[in-house]
Amino acid sequence: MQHQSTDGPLDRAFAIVGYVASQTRAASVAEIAAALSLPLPTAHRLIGNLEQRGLLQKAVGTKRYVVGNQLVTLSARVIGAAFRTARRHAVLRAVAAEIGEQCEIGIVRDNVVAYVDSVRVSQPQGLQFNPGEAAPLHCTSTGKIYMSRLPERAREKLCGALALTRYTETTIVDVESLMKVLDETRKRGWAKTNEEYVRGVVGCAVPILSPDRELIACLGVSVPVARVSFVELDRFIGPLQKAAELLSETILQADEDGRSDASAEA
Amino acid sequence: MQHQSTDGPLDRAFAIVGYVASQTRAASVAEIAAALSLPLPTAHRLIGNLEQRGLLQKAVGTKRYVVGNQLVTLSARVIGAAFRTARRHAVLRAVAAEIGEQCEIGIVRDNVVAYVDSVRVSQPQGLQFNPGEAAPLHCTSTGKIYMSRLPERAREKLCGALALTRYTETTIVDVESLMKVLDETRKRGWAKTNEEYVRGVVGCAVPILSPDRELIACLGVSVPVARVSFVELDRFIGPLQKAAELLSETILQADEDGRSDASAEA
DNA sequence: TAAGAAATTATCATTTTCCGGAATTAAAGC
DNA sequence: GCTTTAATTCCGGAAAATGATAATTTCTTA
Repeated sequence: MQHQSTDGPLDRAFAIVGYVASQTRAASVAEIAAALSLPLPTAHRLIGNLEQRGLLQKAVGTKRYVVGNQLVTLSARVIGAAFRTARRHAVLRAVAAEIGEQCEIGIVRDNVVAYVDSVRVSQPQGLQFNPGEAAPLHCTSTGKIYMSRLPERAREKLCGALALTRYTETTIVDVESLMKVLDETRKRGWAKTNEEYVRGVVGCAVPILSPDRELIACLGVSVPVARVSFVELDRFIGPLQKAAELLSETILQADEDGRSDASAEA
Repeated sequence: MQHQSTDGPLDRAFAIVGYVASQTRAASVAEIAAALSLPLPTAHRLIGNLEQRGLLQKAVGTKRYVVGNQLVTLSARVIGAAFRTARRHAVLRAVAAEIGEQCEIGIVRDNVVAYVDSVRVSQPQGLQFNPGEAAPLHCTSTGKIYMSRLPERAREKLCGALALTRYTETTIVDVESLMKVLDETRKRGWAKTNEEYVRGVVGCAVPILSPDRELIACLGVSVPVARVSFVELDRFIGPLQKAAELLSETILQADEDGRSDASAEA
């Protein structure tokens, strides 16, 4: 059953990590202990273990905990691996074929967009985001979606902190314009990019959401403006959204993927 | 990926998960066991545990393993939660870009310098302080700053207690010299290191202070002496101090970030 | 500044889990 | 169909995690 009161140490470790990851602010040991009904000394010991391994770390200057670097690195890999599985890759390939352009899945990590999977269709034109490559936030559709979904204050602060490097004439380099674009993006639910990173290449992206509406990754298209104009990009949004929904479903109930082994959630 | 086979069960669990996540294709038990040098029966048991918890699962119709749903869910949360450190990282990235060299944020814990975040610019030259690594106090700029700000008696005692290991010809290994350097450091407000830990690498650091002038962490640069000489380091101090001030603001307001609810459902 | 409250660390007998060689079973090769 | 090899399960000794209690430190508050 659901009570993890006396499960193994491993369950507790993951429960703690999960709790910290699900909080919007850094969590104190006491909070964690209370939330998971752990004895205080035990909580200290367990959290200490996790801290030593870099899975949790103290928020700088405080005693509260946030997710650690090791954990973030691992998580990025996991997300990448998850999207590379056959079924999900097939979805990606299908939408790429339907659209007829290069599609890619990207996540945000360390304030850059990292591409975890991509499918290119025949012509090696346009922008090739190969898995593992990274691009800045302010001039990619995925980056815009990510930023647009942050709480307002965090968004403002982040925009101020980012180095808004100019790559082309249309790169957005001032905070005000960027904030405005992000506002639109949030309302609209998807993002476009108009030759802001590479001249001659436009693109758009839609979010891939978890069951509880958290942003997991983005699904996007990059295409030479010679082939598809900035305004014409809109016609890709529909298919992309459909595919994104499919992808989030496979993330949700991949039970069909694996086998349905009784222990699933009973 | 290092695999210390005789660490705790938790390390093994994470090593396995990490291995699976880093593979392009589903991994068999034997592969995993071989890669992490685990006894075969042990690998089976551990992987079985992970499978029960939904952290790993068998790829459709095979006995090979891929990342499980629980793990993907957790990872998505972790990536989302990482925005808490996003601003800090963005500031760090910006100063690294300005300076053009590897920058890192370090704190002192248990009498060693632990690096909590770092940004490297392009070439993997110079010294890589990867988050999670630790270095001695007496031969790092961050360590010097920390010691220099201790009350005099505590400082003396600590210097006496430290094992002043010699790493290079210029490592400071006698207490008297060290005390003198610390004195200078305190007056000056920042620290330099002249190939004292790793030959061919020099560096400098400035303190990140709380509003009440308490030391929270240090912001530093590491650079190959071939590129920047020991004396030339001084030109980094200005930009570093500016960034440190920004960081101390950023870090302090960390709590308010998460304030606006996570479930912002638009 | 001092008294009090809360948080953190230390100790330790008990319980639980882990470990991996040996044995068993399934799969592959001939 | 039989042999060889790989995958899987068993199980008792070894190692650890556990959490009550208590001591210590740190933070609040008067």
